Amino acid sequence: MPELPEVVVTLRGVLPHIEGKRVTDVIVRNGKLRWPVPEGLSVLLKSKRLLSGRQRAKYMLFQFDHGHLMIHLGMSGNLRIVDISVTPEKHDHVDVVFDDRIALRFTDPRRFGSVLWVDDEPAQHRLLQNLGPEPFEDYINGRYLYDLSRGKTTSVKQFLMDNQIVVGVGNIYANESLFLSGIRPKKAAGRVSKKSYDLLADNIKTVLGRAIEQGGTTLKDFVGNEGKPGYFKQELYVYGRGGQPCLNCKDILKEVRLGQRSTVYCPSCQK
DNA sequence: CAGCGCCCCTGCCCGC
DNA sequence: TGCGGGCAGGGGCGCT
Repeated sequence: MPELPEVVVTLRGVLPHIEGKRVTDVIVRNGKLRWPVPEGLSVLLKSKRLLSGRQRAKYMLFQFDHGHLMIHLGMSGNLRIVDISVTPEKHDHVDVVFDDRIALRFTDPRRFGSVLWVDDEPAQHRLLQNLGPEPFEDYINGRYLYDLSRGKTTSVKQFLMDNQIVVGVGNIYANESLFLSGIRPKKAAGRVSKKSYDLLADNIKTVLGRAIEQGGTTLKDFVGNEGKPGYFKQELYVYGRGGQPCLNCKDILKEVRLGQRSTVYCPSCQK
């Protein structure tokens, strides 16, 4: 479900309901996530006030005066606000309960997501310290991508999805930005021209920005703000469209695997 | 060190 | 209808 737009949409949807409120309890029904949910999270958070929330890469950081609750949605994770009277279902693993009887409910069938506690500066955390910049930073441009890619033999798609280069670009948006930029996904990153990277940098921002505006991309069951699905699916050119005609030139879109991920491109439009 | 596969896990869809 | 195989929006880690 979540690439950066879905994380942003989720955070925006959830935050107004809980910001400034006190935690009364944390209920962990299944703590076996990507990383174990820390023991004693409830003791740690009880009666503490949630000060603010922000996003870093695909992580959500909920700030308290003594640290941050750090949540990652993995592949199938979802975070929403529920009234505590709503009976938890099979994959509702964690509830952070607030003083007005609402809960921040973490659901994740595949359990690739994580719910962690960070004592000190989040940027120093081992899972965050090696992350590259956010895609909307001004200095993420063609020059930046071009310079970092020199000499790299890995595909431009995998380069783009490398969190040390730029964060937040997952499989959907990598496919889409490469299509819009006319770049073939399997082309070696080090052999892509400066002009192409100029286009690519712009298109990454355009695609991610537009996806956020549209409330994310709902493939299966993602719901963001106010329970609404994401409408960006309607604007996908290639992702999930292998074998179908290119919306630009009608040629049949090809689907290949790159780094174990499905990769779709137009053999005519992408060189 | 860069690059590549594996793996964590459940659900769903497809073909036999 | 049942079952096996493959695939799914991520990413850390170990190996070459």
